[in-house]
Amino acid sequence: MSAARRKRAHGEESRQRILDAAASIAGERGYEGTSIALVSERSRLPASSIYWHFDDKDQLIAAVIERSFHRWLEGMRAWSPPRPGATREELFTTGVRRTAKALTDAPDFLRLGLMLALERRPEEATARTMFLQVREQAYKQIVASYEVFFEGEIDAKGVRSLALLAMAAADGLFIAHEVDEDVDLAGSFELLAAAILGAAEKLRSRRRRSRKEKK
Amino acid sequence: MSAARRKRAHGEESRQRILDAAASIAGERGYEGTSIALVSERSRLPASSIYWHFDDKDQLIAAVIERSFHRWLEGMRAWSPPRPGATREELFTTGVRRTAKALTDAPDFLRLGLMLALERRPEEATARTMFLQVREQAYKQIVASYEVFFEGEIDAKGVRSLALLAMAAADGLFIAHEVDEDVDLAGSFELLAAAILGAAEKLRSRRRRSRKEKK
DNA sequence: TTCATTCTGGAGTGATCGATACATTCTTCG
DNA sequence: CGAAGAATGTATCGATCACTCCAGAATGAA
Repeated sequence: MSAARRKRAHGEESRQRILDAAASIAGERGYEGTSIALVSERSRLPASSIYWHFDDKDQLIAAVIERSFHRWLEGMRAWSPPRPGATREELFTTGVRRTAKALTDAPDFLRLGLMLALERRPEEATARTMFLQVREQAYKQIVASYEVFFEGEIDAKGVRSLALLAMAAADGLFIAHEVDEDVDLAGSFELLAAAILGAAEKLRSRRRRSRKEKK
Repeated sequence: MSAARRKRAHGEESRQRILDAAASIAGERGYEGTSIALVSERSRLPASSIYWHFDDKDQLIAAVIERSFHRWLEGMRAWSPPRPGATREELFTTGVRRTAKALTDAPDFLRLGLMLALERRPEEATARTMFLQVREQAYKQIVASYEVFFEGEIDAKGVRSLALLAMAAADGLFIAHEVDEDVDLAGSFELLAAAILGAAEKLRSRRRRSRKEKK
């Protein structure tokens, strides 16, 4: 009874159809612009089906965010192992490049998420909170990889600053690409890698200085 | 008749009240979330007055963007002259710092603008177009100042890449600050300045290399 | 077949949306 | 004053909003 409960009717398929429709519409028009009538039309399912699968509009959008993020994470994890003879800089650049690809492969996720993040409606939407949590996870992941990469050279606070700057720049480059498709995203991320390493160099030298002063 | 046409009734004052209300609401809730009824309530003017001053909702938001941008530009132009003994890096950092201040002084402008920029509704809203034009202006201004700063060291294409990266990173840091007020915006922009200079260094060395190759 | 459960179809709720019509008040100028 | 235009107040339009009700089709278990 519970084991064979999987493929009952069109349940799961319909749910996905609704999420697909909601994701594409929300990516185009934002939270308020995503009307149930539109989602119903594009998914070719009546409004009652939408409300059978989801409690309300808020939770529908939250579900969209959650699914998009998991897909994005999968894309991130499917990374090729680093080349054996790679230099430090190449290793770093590869990481940045992977992030760039993951972003462009799932643009709806970040586009909708950033739109939600920028909104400041009094009644904090669940969808927004969901995105912020998910974003926090991504941030921690960057911090963790930076901690390994700059181990013993930059302190924890500096690493967090670098990670924040990297994530912010990635967001901004993504937006620039969304606004103008002619923007060379790959090249920009390449330059971003150099920029981050440049900032890291400054943090390194600052640390060296402060150590000398301690002596 | 035309000279004394200034303070006719409450005309101009009402127009500004409407723009104030629309700006704050649109900054909170985005384009679709900005309802005439809300603007009417917060400006304490009836809907008919709003439609007397503006053709429709689209043009109202466009007017909000335009006014915000002009205020932002004023804040940017009011810069103190550079210190006499400033080094190259200090000069550059001062410029970046000024940009940061201008952003935090007029947050509604960029917040609403980025929300509009991320939207992709089929019927391209006038307000969005207005922001993109205004943003193009800002971009050209950055390019112009970078051209002076990196004169003879980095070619035109490299300068444009740098400017794009700088603007994108500024957008991203702004968003990070909007999402989490604890983010140290000033410090982040300081680090951004170092990052940009680091990226510039890479572009410089690349140019040197290609020049050698030409020989 | 019978029964329970899952899911859909379609009509319909009151509230709110952007926008308008039009009378009325306010301000300035002759 | 009185005419003309600027601006507001009231009241309302049809469309669309998020959401609900409920009958019944589809499906799996017994």
